[in-house]
Amino acid sequence: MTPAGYPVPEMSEVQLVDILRAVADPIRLEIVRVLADGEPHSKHEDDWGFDVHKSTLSHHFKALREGGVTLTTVSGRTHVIQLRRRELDKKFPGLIDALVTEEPS
Amino acid sequence: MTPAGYPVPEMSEVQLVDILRAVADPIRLEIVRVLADGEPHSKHEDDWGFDVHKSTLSHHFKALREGGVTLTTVSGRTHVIQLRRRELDKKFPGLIDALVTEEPS
DNA sequence: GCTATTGTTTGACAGGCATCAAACAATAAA
DNA sequence: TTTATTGTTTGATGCCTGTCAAACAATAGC
Repeated sequence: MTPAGYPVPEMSEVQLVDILRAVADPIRLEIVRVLADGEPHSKHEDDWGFDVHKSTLSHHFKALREGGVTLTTVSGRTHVIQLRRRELDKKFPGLIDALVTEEPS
Repeated sequence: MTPAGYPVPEMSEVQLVDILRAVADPIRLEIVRVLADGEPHSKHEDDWGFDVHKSTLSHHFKALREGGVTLTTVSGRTHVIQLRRRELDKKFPGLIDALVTEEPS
């Protein structure tokens, strides 16, 4: 049994501009930076500390997933989100690195 | 005398998310990819071949400039646009490369 | 001085998007 | 079987954005 989740686009269908649109938002960019530690993260509001309503956060998670950036695994009540790092690095070499790299002053 | 141009934001004020918003559009991404040859390019409609009105193209050029991506030099009637490549590479290492790199199938 | 060229600007319009609030859904715990 | 937890979904709202068309602006050439 594969773990339950939400549908994601196949990486072969994902265009660079889709990724860029998904990531061109302060909150979603920050989410990606956190996910870049390689670990799965809960979607739970308190784990993120953004000053937005939980439905807004859910909307951002959906945008990332549908944009091809993330993958959601559901187990019980908790939803766990991860970066599709290996696939992204293969299809868009250096992109995630560039998004995560701390900018020089 | 420095060549006439349009105001651009200082790179120190430019945030990554500004660049991403500027580039998260099919036409503007394609413009950046063309400019990545390092050469200055005319803004003239026919040099680009996009199927949009010239005022729309002008709007995209403005978005790129205000987003910190490009630099415009005016000489006579012709406007010349270039990528702020050195500054961008310094502040956002690897980003432009990732945007320009041809995606594997 | 006219006229053509090369763009920008402004207005209008439709669609998309970030946000909140409220309702809903599914699971876990009591 | 209630109740609490962890989210999603569905309106509603206001703002932003991509587009075209038309008017404007500046320069070059006749």
